[in-house]
Amino acid sequence: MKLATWNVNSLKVRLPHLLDWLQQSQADVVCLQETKTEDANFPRAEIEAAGYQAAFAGQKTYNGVAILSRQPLQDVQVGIPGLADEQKRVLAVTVGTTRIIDLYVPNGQSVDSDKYQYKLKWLEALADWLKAELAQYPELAVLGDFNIAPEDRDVYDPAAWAGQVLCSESERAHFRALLGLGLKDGFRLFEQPEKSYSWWDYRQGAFRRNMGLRIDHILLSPALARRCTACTVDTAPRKLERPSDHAPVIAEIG
DNA sequence: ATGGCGCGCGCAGCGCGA
Repeated sequence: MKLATWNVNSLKVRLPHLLDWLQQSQADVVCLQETKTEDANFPRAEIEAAGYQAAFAGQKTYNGVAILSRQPLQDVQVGIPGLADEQKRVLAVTVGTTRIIDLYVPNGQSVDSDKYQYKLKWLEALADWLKAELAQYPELAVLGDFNIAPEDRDVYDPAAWAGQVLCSESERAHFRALLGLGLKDGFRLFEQPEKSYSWWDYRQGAFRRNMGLRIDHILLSPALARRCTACTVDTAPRKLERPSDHAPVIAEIG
């Protein structure tokens, strides 16, 4: 089973890339973020024609998450229980015996911003919820745009980014707290090339110069981590015309 | 030097992302 996450930065604009990539990757479950598409406009027919069922929670202009699956989706849940949040950032479904959670963690803008405080509160609520989810679902996968580079090796220029949003100690502590629940960072289960990233700024030729951050992650419960045979970033879509600024991350579960 | 790019919205130029 192949599980993937991809921040598409507008599903409408990226739909041709997504359809090509579904065909190429043969992913079984794909978590999307920043669909920026209201549910009434979700491209259900195109997704179904590609062989996928979809669950989605979108809004106009900002945010929006969707989960595509070749197998039937069940028990769809939107948002973090108990967290009042109008922003569509969380979607959970069950596929077979696996619980899939799709996250678009708040960006935070900058460490002195109100949005950063919202991000930290949000991450606190997330950890509480995931603890309960782990107790309920031994086969749990949490995929998405975490907007956190967990370690310096996930940053092209750690000195320049030190203490900045996406790399701050508080954000990293929240990420480590998720690992503390027993979740494994799928990417780090394996030896990886140095300077592996999942996001590159559109400006300054950042992708060409590999000035990136690894902020898109696949976290796996112990039972799934044991069965995980690979986890990679697929940079091919980032090389296309009019790409998303994020690349897909994909994990294979045996 | 606070910008560079790309998106949505909506028809000019701004807010936002990371």
